Amino acid sequence: MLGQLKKINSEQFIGIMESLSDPIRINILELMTSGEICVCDIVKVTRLSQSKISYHIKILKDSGLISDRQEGRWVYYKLDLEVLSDIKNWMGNLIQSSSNKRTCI
Amino acid sequence: MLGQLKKINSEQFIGIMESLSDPIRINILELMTSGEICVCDIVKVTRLSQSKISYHIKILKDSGLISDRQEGRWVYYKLDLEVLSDIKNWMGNLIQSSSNKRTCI
DNA sequence: GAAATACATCAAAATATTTTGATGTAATCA
DNA sequence: TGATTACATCAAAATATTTTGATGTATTTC
Repeated sequence: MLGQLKKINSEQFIGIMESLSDPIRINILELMTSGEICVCDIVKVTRLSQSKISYHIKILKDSGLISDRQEGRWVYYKLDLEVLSDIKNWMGNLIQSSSNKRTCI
Repeated sequence: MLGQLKKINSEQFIGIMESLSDPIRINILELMTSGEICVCDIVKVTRLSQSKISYHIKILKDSGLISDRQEGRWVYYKLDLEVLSDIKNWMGNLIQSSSNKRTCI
């Protein structure tokens, strides 16, 4: 099941699931669908403290869901679409293998 | 983003993500891809304590990811494929809206 | 080079989750 | 009816996560 993932292994998978288990982090991810975003902009939009945002960003980055790029004083973060795709596929596999074996009522 | 889900709302979405954030619970879900399974069989396969399994099952059930059915002394649990599908679609939407707005390097 | 900005990190406190072992409940079996 | 089985629930302890405010490190600007 987890073995079918291309970019991540099962240990990383759990880490990613953990990183998705917080509303603040989901919120940050959704902000990143608009493209790259720097920490200070996330702070402005969410109105949360900078250290809190940095803490959550670190969890997202450590899980592999986002990547960073420094430009001068700013650090821009963006979603890793391949990793996200792996997670989506895992859901798909779970659904598929489950559908196959489901007996009729 | 979360508004595009059919069966669950954004609050439930967070609950589901939280319910996925534990290796034991991922393990239980994977066991359920083989179809319905009762608590005692999960206990046998995982070799974890019954109260521990019940605890994790409750979290999965409260999130809406699994449903139950009693038959005599046994309670059988199974995946809710519609809910899983919603989660998968959310991933898909995150990827899509992100791809659209991504500027070329 | 001093001040300002963007961000990371740290340690302590606050809070939340998980584990454990015991007990409770309901169904079945002898 | 009494014993057994399957499962849920509980309270306390153990453990993990999150928040907070302070401090540290680059980078830029003046």
